[in-house]
Amino acid sequence: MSKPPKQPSCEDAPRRNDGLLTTGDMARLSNSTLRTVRFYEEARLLCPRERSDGGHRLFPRSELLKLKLIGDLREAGLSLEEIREMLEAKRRGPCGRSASTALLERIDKYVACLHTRIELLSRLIGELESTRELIASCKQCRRTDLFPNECGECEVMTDSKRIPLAASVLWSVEES
Amino acid sequence: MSKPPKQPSCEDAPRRNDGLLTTGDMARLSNSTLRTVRFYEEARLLCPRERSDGGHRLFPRSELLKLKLIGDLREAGLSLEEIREMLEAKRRGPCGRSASTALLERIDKYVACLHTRIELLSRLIGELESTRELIASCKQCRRTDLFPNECGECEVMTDSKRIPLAASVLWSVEES
DNA sequence: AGCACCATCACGCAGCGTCATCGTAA
DNA sequence: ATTACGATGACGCTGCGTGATGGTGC
Repeated sequence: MSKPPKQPSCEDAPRRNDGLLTTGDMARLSNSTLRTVRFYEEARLLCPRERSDGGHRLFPRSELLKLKLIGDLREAGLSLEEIREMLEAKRRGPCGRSASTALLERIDKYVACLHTRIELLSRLIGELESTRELIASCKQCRRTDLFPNECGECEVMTDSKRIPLAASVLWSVEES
Repeated sequence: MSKPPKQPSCEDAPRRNDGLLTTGDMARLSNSTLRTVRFYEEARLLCPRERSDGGHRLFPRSELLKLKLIGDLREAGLSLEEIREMLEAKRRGPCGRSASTALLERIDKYVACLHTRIELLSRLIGELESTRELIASCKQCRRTDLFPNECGECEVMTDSKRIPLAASVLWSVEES
């Protein structure tokens, strides 16, 4: 949550002459960090094609795509374990048919989860917006007698048919 | 992600005769855990109205509502710190007007974040579903010559105009 | 007196952030 | 030789899960 607008990573490729990507390239082009790239390697999610003579990691292009996908899936709420299972689904199948079936099952499962999450987020947005509407009228509050603790008894609240959860928690403040 | 369908928590209130709720009541009625309730208290998000003679926490009803809201906001991706700020927004305002304004600002901010998240999730769903479509045809795969590593050269992939990121990472597997 | 419930440590885990120190790349 | 960049620890943080051990409620 609350991501500052970073956009220093342009889509083009600051690549070396051999076309391989350094850890820093991976981080910048995927909008992640050095630490994350190394952590994912340790977790066996990424794998550098080779190391330079000095020990620097060198990744092929395909690993950058993988890293981007991992980022998206993480933002969507999948754990690294769940992501790993998707990534490994193909090679665990003995043939195209079974591998495809296995992968499709996982995809379907997570698509369903994502839909559920969207529903939850939508509900929450609704809650917050109706709370917003209610409390907006308090910008002109004149009931200095009620303000901090008895707002629940103000007409603003009592006149409302349905008080959203967020409003009663964030504003009403009736301790009992 | 991947939540098993728990539904042992009925909406009614297994309440004591004094109407206060134990830690266990809080956990069950909010679909969380004892540990979480205690953790939130330690983090100054929840506060038991009192303790029994034996040291058991006793919460008022309002704390249960708060706990439920916290749960929703957590599932939506807010950090406890961000949640705390919302919860404290009201009492930090000297009067109704300023408190209202401050809270509305935060609400607007998070509503915007939630919209962003929904867009990301929607995009991902689109990616996964078009990947699904592509790979579905591999259920009848006969190219045993290509299968594990050269799927990228199969007609299934080469005939497709646009290959989604997820498909190229999860299926094509071209290492270079 | 019995049994479910609760409290208090204490350790563990995921998923990184953040130094500090030192070697590499061009 | 300079300057930016990368490698390798190691410790820290959030948000809890998971016991272990012992007291409480009824």
